[in-house]
Amino acid sequence: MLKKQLIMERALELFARHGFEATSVQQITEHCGISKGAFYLSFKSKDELIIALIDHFMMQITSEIDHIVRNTKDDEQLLYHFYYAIYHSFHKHSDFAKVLIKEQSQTFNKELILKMQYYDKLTENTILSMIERLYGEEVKQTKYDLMYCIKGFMNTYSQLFVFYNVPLDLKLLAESLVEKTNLLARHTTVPFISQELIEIVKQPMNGEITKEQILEIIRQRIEEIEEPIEKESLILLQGQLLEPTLPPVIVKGLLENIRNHPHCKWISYLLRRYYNF
Amino acid sequence: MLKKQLIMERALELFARHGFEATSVQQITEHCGISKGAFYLSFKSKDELIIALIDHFMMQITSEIDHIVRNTKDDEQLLYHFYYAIYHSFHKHSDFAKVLIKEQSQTFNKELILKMQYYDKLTENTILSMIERLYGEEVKQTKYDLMYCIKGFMNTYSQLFVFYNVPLDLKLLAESLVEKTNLLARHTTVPFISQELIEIVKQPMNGEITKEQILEIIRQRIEEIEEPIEKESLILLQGQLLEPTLPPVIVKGLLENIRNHPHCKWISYLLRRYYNF
DNA sequence: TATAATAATGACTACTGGGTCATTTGTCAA
DNA sequence: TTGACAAATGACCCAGTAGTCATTATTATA
Repeated sequence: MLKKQLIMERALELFARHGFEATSVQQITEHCGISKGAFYLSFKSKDELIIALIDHFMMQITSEIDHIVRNTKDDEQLLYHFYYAIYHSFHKHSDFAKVLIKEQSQTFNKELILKMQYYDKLTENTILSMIERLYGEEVKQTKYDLMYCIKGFMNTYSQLFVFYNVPLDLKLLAESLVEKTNLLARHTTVPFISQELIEIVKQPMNGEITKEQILEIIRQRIEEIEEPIEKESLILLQGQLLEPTLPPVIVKGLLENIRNHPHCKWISYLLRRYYNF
Repeated sequence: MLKKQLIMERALELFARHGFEATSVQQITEHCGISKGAFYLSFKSKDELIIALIDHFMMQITSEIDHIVRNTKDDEQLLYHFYYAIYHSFHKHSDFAKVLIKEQSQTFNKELILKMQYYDKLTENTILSMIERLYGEEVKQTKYDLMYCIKGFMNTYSQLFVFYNVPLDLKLLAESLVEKTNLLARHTTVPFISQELIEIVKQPMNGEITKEQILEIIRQRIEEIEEPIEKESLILLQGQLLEPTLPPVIVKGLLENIRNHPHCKWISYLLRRYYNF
């Protein structure tokens, strides 16, 4: 399990620098100081590696953002926290962001494209729920358009730190985008992206995650996590999924226990959705 | 010369579908119905092909946009024409747009990256001049930020037709973005992209195009163009560059002569800049 | 210590892709 | 018809790739 992490870390560095296709397994193993065979003990293929990377980071980032949006009580602060969290994530995982932008919907395999669409959809939902909460009826006609603009701001401005190593003032950036978003939300009268267009565009979202899939992920995490509180909480949550006995408030508490562990954020996000918290 | 065009057209189709790296020279030649050797008679390498493609289309698009901005007299209409022209271009050359978005700053060679930065810079200049003309002093503090937003709108919304074959209402799209741009221009008070940041970010713009380079391009065009008016105009302009004898007004007329020929737009753009028209 | 089980190695295979070049085909003036 | 030149071909070369597997090293167990 440690070997797997080493490979992921070192490979990400190379992918960020040279791109996925242009990095050979040979180079990765050299960069890790292991043999080629050892690589294939951890990953069935090079593709499995990139999928693992994307899952790893997208889970973290997506659930992080969603958590911020759900837990910021002060509407006045919500947008600010949202933008700040996003750029903070991108900054923290700038190598990953580089890969993501470089490889953007690249040719690579079908599974990955679906995966990216899936995460994209999740982000869209989070943004939409934020918009509805902040502006309500006011943006009924323009909310999809607004969501698109917000995604646009995210992409456009993130290129700045991805490609130039300039120290950026994230607070100012967030503040600036809050103002822009508010302007667009309050005064836009000619939306381009309509509900209808969204319907046409969106692929049949490849199914919600099932209980079985959640259980599978929990099982994996239980094995790799050592911290006793998180581990025990996971075991209880596992039991709860198999046979519900605990009251919601306790489940919520258990989720709170694991929320901050870097390897549990995704599980906690999935369970929050599952239980509709 | 015809063979070259055939290859470019057919290759673009494949690149748009599968991406540049994933398309082999073999596949290209099969798709063209020619031999592998024949390919290398037209292009020294696969890289030379993609460079030719990018040059071909970026020249057209860049100069088209610049021309629109320079020649729309009615300020009220300027932004609309600008957005419309852009999306019209993207729509017309949607295969190229696909390649561009897919391959976005991809790993491929240094030369290409510089090339893209160059075209990007040109577009930025066009946008800036438009902003200054429309809003003047009003946006002194926010113009770079605004320029960045406009570029963001261009990118974000263009993904729509690139990835989904939905028939889009370009007029509505342009109208919608005009409103957004005006909103941001008139009410933004917290810019993020400052003059200073731009200075830091921009690489030393790899030199203006020299007179010799312009002459070289003219020479090429003279050979491949058959239409008498355009051809003769080019020859006169060539002479003028070597030894200036004609008054500006005539030069301007000659530029007008070639402006609409698809293979002359770039030349006309370069000369307009050269003579500061 | 001896034995079983597991982890790690790197030479090897099978294959692909960019690019070359001796050879063939086509063209046209003498 | 001939010979000279250009255009076009595709078998071939070679570098580099993902992935395999017999062998060796390491660790855990009895």
